[in-house]
Amino acid sequence: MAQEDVFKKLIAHSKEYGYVFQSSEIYDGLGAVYDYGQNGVELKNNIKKYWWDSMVLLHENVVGIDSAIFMHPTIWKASGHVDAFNDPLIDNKDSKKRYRADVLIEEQLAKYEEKINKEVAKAKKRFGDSFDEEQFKTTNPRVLANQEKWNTLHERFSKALNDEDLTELKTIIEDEGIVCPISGSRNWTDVRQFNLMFATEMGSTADGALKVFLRPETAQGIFVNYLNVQKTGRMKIPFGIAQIGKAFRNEIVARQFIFRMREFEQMEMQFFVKPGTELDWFSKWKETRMKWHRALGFGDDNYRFHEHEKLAHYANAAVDVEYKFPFGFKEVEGIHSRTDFDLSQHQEYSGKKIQYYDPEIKESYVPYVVETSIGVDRMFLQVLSASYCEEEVEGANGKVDTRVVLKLPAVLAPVKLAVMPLVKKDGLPDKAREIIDDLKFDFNCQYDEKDSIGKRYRRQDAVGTPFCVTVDHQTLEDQTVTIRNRDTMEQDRVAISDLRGILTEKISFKKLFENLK
RNA sequence: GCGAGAAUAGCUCAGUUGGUAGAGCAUAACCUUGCCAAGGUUAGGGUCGCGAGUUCGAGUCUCGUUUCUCGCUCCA
Repeated sequence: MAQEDVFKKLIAHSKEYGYVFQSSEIYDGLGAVYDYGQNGVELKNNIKKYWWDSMVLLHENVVGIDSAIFMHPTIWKASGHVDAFNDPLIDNKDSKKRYRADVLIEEQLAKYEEKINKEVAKAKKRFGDSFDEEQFKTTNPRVLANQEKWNTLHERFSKALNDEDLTELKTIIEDEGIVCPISGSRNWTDVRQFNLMFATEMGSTADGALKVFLRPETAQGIFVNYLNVQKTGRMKIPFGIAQIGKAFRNEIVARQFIFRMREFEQMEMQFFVKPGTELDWFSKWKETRMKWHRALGFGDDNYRFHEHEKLAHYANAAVDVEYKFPFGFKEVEGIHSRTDFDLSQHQEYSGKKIQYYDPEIKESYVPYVVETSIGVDRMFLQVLSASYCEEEVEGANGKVDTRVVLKLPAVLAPVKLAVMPLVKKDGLPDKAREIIDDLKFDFNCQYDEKDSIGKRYRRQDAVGTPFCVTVDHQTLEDQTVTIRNRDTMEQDRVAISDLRGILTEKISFKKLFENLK
């Protein structure tokens, strides 16, 4: 089966079994926005718990916060998000090259200036010392014509920029007959403002509302709370702050199912260290994070590091953890050494001293930061990709049959246990309900009595339920049931009273965490 | 953003030269069976993605649009 087919099947499976739905589907959907269904939300919550507990519970020097999505607009100036993503862009349809519309128009202005300068230079050469440049410029018809063009264009351009009128920018480019330097054509797309951040207004619009942004990353919420947490938590460097939360990016191109969405969730941990030690911590977190991924048992070879050669302006080291998706190795998590860029920027913009007094060296400094940043949705897709299996099995009638099974790690599975009566009579359903009532506060249980038992097992396989307990006539006599393993399809007969212990042993984060050591 | 393809029931799909919307699976009820899907009977579910146009008549032809997929592009 081709890899792309696996991906298509995965998308269909996600919908069919209540994992992921397209947002606003009955209204034709909303681009690159998805909703999580009844099983999806459970899996997602379990992934978040795995991350949160591994960060906050396993490290005594890591604490969590939950910062608001709205933040003071200046934060995004300090972080560089406002300036870096505010250009009006236009594409040439023939060369497929993208240009900044304002730059194209500025170049056109420069052309007019150049023409004027050429005329002046020519006249200077001709008239020598007696040349009066001012007089020449105000009387020469060719200069005047170009100056007039320049003035008109400059005025239109300035007004369009001030009004943020993108349509006018395109009209200017068309009116001026500006061509693409590569294709030489005038076949332009509309001008678009490439602004990464979603904006909205806070407060009444009547008396000048504040323009606020939906955060494009959760990291800044940690940086601006650095002082609060460090002081109130009496944190000593090195220490980390973890956060799980939604972030929003107005991507021009957002595709590949939930791999790149406009509204997504991040799990980030910013680790504050003494300057000069950041690269040691960087490699330590690199290994720690890789172990976390591999502990799920999806095969060590399916993960790799991808070192960044071109670093962002704030970073002095960066690496991605990549997983082998059906559409190739793709980034799941990023680990970055962000230096003191963010905290220094906030120190400058806020005017507040953001430093740490280190009693060991008796000096104050702005801490350096090592960040681990993972997309919940990407992780979700990674887990689903890794779990989706189609197996050939021999049916009761001897025919070979395909079994679709989600081999989710038991701790992550949305439903842990299905309890079903072998037949829906003779008091077996009551007994099954009794077992569920006893276990439902500890494990997400499901009851099913519809269709043949084999069919019910297959249904649970497709959802990824790791265990099925079946109540039969023997149960009524000796208080035992069969427990079926999703992956091996093998059954054991066990006492009802032992169920809780067996399940706890098999479905425990603790066991997973032991692999992290 | 550019290019290509797709969209009919929850899912997978059929639908003839344009002539009143179909199947299998799934779902629900009842009967039957009972340890690895696909026994019987019955029922519910679709203005064929949306909007125009051509036509006496459009699921079918044309245009636009939305969404998804793939390739390129982009991606602190």
